[in-house]
Amino acid sequence: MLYLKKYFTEGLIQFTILLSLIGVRVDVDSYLNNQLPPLREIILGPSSAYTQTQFHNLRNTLDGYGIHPKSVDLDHFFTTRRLLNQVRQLDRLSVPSTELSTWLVHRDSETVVSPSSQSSPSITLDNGAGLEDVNNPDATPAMRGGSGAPESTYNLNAADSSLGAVAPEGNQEQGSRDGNDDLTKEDIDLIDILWRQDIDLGAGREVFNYSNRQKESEEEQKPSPQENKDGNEEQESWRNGVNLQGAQPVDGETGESIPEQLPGIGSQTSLSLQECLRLLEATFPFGEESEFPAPAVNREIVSNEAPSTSQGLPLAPQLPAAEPQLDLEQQWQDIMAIMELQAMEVNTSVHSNSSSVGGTSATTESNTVGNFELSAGSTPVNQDVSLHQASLPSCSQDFPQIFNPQLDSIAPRTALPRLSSSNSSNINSTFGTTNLTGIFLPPHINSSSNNVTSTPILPDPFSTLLEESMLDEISLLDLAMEEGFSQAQASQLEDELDSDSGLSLDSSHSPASPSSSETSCSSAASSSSTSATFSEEGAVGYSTDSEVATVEPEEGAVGGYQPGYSKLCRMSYQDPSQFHSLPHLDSISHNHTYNLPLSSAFAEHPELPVPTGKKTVRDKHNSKLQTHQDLLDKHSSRDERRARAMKIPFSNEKIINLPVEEFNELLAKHHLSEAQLALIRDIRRRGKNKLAAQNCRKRKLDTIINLEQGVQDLRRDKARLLKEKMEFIRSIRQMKQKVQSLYQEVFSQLRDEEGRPYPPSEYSLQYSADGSVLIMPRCVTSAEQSRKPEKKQKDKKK
DNA sequence: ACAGGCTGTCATTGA
DNA sequence: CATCAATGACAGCCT
Repeated sequence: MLYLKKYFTEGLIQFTILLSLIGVRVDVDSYLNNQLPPLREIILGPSSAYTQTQFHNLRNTLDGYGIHPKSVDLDHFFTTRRLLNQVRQLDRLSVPSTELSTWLVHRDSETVVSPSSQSSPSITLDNGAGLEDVNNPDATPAMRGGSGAPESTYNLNAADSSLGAVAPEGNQEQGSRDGNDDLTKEDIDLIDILWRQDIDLGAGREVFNYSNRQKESEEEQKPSPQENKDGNEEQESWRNGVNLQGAQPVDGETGESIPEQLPGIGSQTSLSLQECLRLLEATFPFGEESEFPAPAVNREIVSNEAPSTSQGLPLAPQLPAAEPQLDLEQQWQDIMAIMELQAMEVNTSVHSNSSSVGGTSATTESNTVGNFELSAGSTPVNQDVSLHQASLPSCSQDFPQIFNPQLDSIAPRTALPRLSSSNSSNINSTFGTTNLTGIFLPPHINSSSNNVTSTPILPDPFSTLLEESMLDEISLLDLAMEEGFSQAQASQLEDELDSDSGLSLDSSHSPASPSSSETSCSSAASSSSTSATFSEEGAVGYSTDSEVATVEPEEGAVGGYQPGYSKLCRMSYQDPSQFHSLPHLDSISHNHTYNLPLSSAFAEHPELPVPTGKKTVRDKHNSKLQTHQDLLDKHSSRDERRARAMKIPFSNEKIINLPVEEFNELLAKHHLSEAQLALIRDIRRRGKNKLAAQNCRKRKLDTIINLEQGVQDLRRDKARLLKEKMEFIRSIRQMKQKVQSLYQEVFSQLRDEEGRPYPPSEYSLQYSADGSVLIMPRCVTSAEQSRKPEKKQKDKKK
């Protein structure tokens, strides 16, 4: 249950974030404040640098056990732990749109408002402010706080100043940028190359310096704006990262003139951490929480609030902000490498991003996105979609097939509205207007309702796809949760399954086998071995009787059903509670004269202590025999006690597990009273029924487990099929584009009798059943389509 | 105090 | 008919 709860909680958080991304407003903070540590804790995780180390918790965990708080290895431990968590998170499904939106912010702010704010992750926090500062110079932190999350608490003078520093250049560069919306692929490539050369030559420091940039934006609007346009985010990111990794007064490196802008070293460092956090967050999916907490983290760091200790939340995204600078540098290099690749990818694959998307729908999309972001997270600035290319690699780890195709296919068109759309209807609306039909047919043609070839092909594939993918995302999330659970319990489940295979329902063949785990767990029985004569057919290993626990382990190889996961251990360990739970022991006359083999050891030691039932703490210095006698008495089942009371001359195990013939012989051998016989038969019946019940429950559990496995398999199949579907749809879309281009080519070459081209608004090409292509007037009715054009235009077949 | 899970037991059924 | 496994239902106990 603990595992379940843990993973369920984790899953809840994921699901909540997912919901918020979809558009459902979820007040995560208020929720988490009650049960979970603050979001900043989720983001930061326990870090030695910025949070109060929870040594007690660490020691309680397996990872941190044994590390002294003052140990020199503590940082190493944290680093190791963080890396380990990251590795563990690799197999956990993360919500890719999380870092998407964060990253998008910068991009769109670039396109819409200011390239600088977009570009620098360090200012993304501010960039919310930066945007507003640009658009609304009167914007104050309070206003910013009103815009979204708890930003009212965000009192970052440094960030504000840096913001202010950035915002103007954002204006300037925006102006320069507006004229360059139409970037060709070559331009972007050139920009990228130049940008990387700048970085390699170290020229970025001067180039990106505020004054220089100002001049640059003013003077040379040709190459540098372009450069800034596409590579600006990377540049700024890079600069911030450099600043970050160093956390030194390398303002020239950052180009943001931080020393003047930032009032204090502490703030500078914190800002660097902000930048790093944001960048890493945007690039790597540190768990699903990354979107919300980022501002909170930054705020927390900057405001120098004493970091509250996390309250036991298992989520430990382990943001790299607090890690050693070497790690930061390393990670930053990784980030830059990834971003370069992404930039290349943007330049090559998504050739229409910077031009069409950025230019066409900047304002409206930003509005939509802004609304969405308000609901989704605290950062009020999320915008461009082209950026999510940048985060694809990280996403691809988890959703390689499902999301990439979709995003790729969506991005060039109306990606942003879709991503930011908060409900399915919105999705439908966006897709309905721009779906494959729109791709396939030019707008004027598409407007015609009686076009046979265009509309009916794929009614609304993207909407359904998106919805399905959403659902699938949820299901995958669920699957991830389940997988996480199964991971945590894998060994136990395996053990259980093994025990299942090893479980022999034939009592005569599966002797008494306490499972080895039970035996190992049993701390009570150590020396006094029960009668070896009955061990081979001894009681069910599952029995709580202490004598069972003392059976030789080698016989327990074929362990019986293990109830629960740690039930046996519990039952073995919690002797005192067992004592309490058996108050009726007092009434049992402990006559050890009977020949019960299991109690033969006691018969030799008549000095039996009267069971008090109050013994909560067993004195380990007492004689083992006495202890075991107590245990045997107190762990005996009712039937065993009854048997002892009735002086049954053989063990209950024998009674229960002997075959019928031997059992009858055994009864015949002894002269037993009717009461004794009745008791023996009851014992046998109950014992067998007990085994049967255990087996029955075991089967039930196995059935459930198998069903769960089947569900998981089906989900995987579904994910695979969805991936294939995406690929098919993508190929279909490409084919349709080809067809459309051919259509237009053919149509443009058509001439009427007088050599004039057919106006596309009045004519359209139709495919006849025999493969011929007809040109038909659009206004004709369908009936006319069938006759008139055929006669008239059949010669136009080409 | 309450809920939920686990376990043992009984009754029943079908082989 | 006796035996036994399987299973639903219930109660008691524990966490």
